[in-house]
Amino acid sequence: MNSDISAPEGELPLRADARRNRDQIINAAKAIFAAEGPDAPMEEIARRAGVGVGTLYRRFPDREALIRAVARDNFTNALTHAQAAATEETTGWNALVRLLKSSDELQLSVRLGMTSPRAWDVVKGDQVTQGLRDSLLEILEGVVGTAQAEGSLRTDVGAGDIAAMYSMLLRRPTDPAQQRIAERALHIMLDGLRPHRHATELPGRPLQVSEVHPLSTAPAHPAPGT
Amino acid sequence: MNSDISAPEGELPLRADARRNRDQIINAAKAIFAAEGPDAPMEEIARRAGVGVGTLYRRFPDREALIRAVARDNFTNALTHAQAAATEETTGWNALVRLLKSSDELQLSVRLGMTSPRAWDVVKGDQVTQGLRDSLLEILEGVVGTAQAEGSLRTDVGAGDIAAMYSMLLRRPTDPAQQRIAERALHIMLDGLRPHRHATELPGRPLQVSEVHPLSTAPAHPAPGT
Amino acid sequence: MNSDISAPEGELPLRADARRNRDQIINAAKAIFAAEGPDAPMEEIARRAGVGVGTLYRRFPDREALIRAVARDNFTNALTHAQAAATEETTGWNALVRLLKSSDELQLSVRLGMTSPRAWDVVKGDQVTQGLRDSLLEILEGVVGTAQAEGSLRTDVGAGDIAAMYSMLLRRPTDPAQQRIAERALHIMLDGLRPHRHATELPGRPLQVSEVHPLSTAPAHPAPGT
Amino acid sequence: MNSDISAPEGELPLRADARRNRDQIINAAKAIFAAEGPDAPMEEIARRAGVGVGTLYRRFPDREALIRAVARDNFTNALTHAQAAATEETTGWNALVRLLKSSDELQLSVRLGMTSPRAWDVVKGDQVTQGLRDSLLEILEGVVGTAQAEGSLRTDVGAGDIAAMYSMLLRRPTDPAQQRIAERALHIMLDGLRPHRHATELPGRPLQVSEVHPLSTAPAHPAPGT
DNA sequence: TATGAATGAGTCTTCATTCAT
DNA sequence: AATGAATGAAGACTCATTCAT
Repeated sequence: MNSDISAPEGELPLRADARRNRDQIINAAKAIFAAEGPDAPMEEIARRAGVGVGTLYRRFPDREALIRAVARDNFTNALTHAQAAATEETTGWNALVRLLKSSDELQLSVRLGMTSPRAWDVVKGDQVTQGLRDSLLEILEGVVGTAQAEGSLRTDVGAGDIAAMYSMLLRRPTDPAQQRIAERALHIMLDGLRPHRHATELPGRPLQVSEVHPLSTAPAHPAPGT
Repeated sequence: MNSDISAPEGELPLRADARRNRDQIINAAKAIFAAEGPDAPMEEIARRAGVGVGTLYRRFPDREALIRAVARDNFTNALTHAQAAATEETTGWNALVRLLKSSDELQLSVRLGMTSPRAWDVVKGDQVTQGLRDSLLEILEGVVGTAQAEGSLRTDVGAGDIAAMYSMLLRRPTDPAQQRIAERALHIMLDGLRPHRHATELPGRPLQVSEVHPLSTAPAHPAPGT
Repeated sequence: MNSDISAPEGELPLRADARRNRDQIINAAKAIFAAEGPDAPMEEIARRAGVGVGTLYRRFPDREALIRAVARDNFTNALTHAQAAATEETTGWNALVRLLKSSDELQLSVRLGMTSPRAWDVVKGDQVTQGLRDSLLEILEGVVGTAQAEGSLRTDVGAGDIAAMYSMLLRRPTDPAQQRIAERALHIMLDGLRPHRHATELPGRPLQVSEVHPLSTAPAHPAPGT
Repeated sequence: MNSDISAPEGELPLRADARRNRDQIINAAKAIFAAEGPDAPMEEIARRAGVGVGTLYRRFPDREALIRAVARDNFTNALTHAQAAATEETTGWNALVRLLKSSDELQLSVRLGMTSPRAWDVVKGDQVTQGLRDSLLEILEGVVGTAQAEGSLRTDVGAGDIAAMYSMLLRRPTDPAQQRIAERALHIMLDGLRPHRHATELPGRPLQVSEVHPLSTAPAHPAPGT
């Protein structure tokens, strides 16, 4: 899961055991961030990873670095999945559906970003993550184009719409009962995306990817003075 | 905003100034929770409310009490809006649309609940909030029934579906640019809800309100051992 | 119990209701000091006394004043008892025994003094309490003299010995001068343990270890409702 | 003083410096608890021990843990002394005298327990301390038996009597069952005051009232810098 | 290099005391 | 005069980060 794509750029590859440590730490961080949010105690993460805090700090100089690493790892995995979907599915619509349904990895990242304004700021400021995001959106754009060319996707929406909607779905629960509920909602949305239904004139113009902010959503950040 | 509905029930009414302070504190908490999450420093909240920390603590014995109070206040307002929608709109569909579009108050509450596992637990454990939620869902159920009777809402969905979907929309951004994006997504969803489109067979049975968990969503709570 | 001897000197006598308030406060303070020590929250004392904190503070400008008042009240009562003992008992020995046995009031005061160095400093610095103490010791001196004249009390001890021993019922001092005093008292007690003295039939049966509670003593834990 | 007997049982031995710190903290706590009671600021204790608060809290998760540790340490030392007394003294009576005279360590513990209801509860609830107490009482029982067999100790008292009396050197209980125990001890002490017993030459001269400090005792008030 | 001990700044919370009603 | 609300300083405790072992 924690492929070398997310390794510190420009660094020589880690020794096998160091690599193992690094991966354990990232996995521990994923689990604990998901459970407690990105402000969870560093020591708890270290404990779960089976290393001392010192080791954690050797690998990730501070919390931000760790958050960044988790985000990169997640986005990398999401990208891998997206590529597979675009490549393997026979129709654009199927690729789109698979994309929307399967990106658990991305889900965690976005949830992470959402969870705390602090984490959000960290991720927002990371070039590498932004690059991964861009690749992801590029793939999405391709899929959307294909689906529309096929006639399977209404043409009054853009990839940005899909990304925005997707980000709204991200708070997808992990417990199975809720999963089923969410699945239905997704179907409804998908139905809404099918062509031929003009009951409503969508407001505004089709959104382009470029019109959607980083990660396709913005966390609640009203100026503190509001 | 902070109507007396959310006042401590059964307690003697607060002195005028105390009441004013209480309201200011809740408003400050709303703003700061939204901006920084429910772990924001108490002192910052007090400062924004224009009172000393001591005053804050006299009114709300601890952070949980404050979170609870904010949640109650928000739900109370959401309920008020919902009642107005159900009463004033002429068609069930219009009431439904208004409900889904306008509940900013509820949005904050759910965002609050989502934001941190801790806050979620607090809200989940509060009977009063649960009661408010139930009333809200009851109203929703009525509106859904009316809309379906009118033929304006597909009959293969239930109020629970709507609640679930709604909760997915909750991460509605506050900044205006994002607002417009979200608006489109909402339209798409609404389209998806219109009758006559059977392109997709929805999985499972129509969800009833009772099948949807508290607040219609579950926060990320994977077993710590995952 | 809270006789006017302990009233603020030089003040005009309080109005009846104010007097009642004052007494209630002192009694509440006694109970709570005994249960929680002299650092108990002022508000708790006020609540127990059935008044607001404001009232408490009107009567006793700060905690020290309250401690002082309690100490005076206790010493006053002890003095009353001592006078009664000296007057009513037919022999010096009996008076002495009664004195040592009955001074519960004094015990509270001393316990109070012991309980926290802070309280001790307060009491030590109070002239009125010192005066009461002196009167008490004077009475003790008289009783001791009488008992010795009777031949019922060994003549190689003085009233100071008795006082010291009495105080040892409470705690052993750390400073060397006091140590020597305590040593004498200990010798006397040891004498009391030597065989062949059956002047007194000990009440009850010999105690076994198992009959003695944890740490051989029980802390002041009167039910909070006392 | 802080022998490893009082080290956290079952834990891996502390690193040398950690061990040193631990001991320093306990010693500082002893001194400061004695001087200010068990509610003294943790930071003051840390400062006196020459460590940061963080270190104190790493070693003792909260105040209760520290109180417990001090109590255990004191009881352990008391036990050591008692064992030495029982072993090294040639007569039971001498052992008893030495026991009663030398248990300064125990005194602190009991004073600690007495001082604040809170501390008392902590100590009472600690199994380890209770175990140490039991060993202590067992030794006392042996010594008492020996002394009685020698004919040097009246046979109508038990080890429980001695323990009770000893504890009375500290404070008189309020509950009626304990009262009766105390009564016996008081009788014994009174016996010790009866004339005609010259077994012991009292040290020093008869004390006059003027030689006894305010309230006949002084609280532990070593200069904070001691 | 890995570990876990030490530090101290940051927060929460309590409570004595003051003051408006 | 009585009440209870407001204040803020004091102290407990947590945890990110640094550093000795």
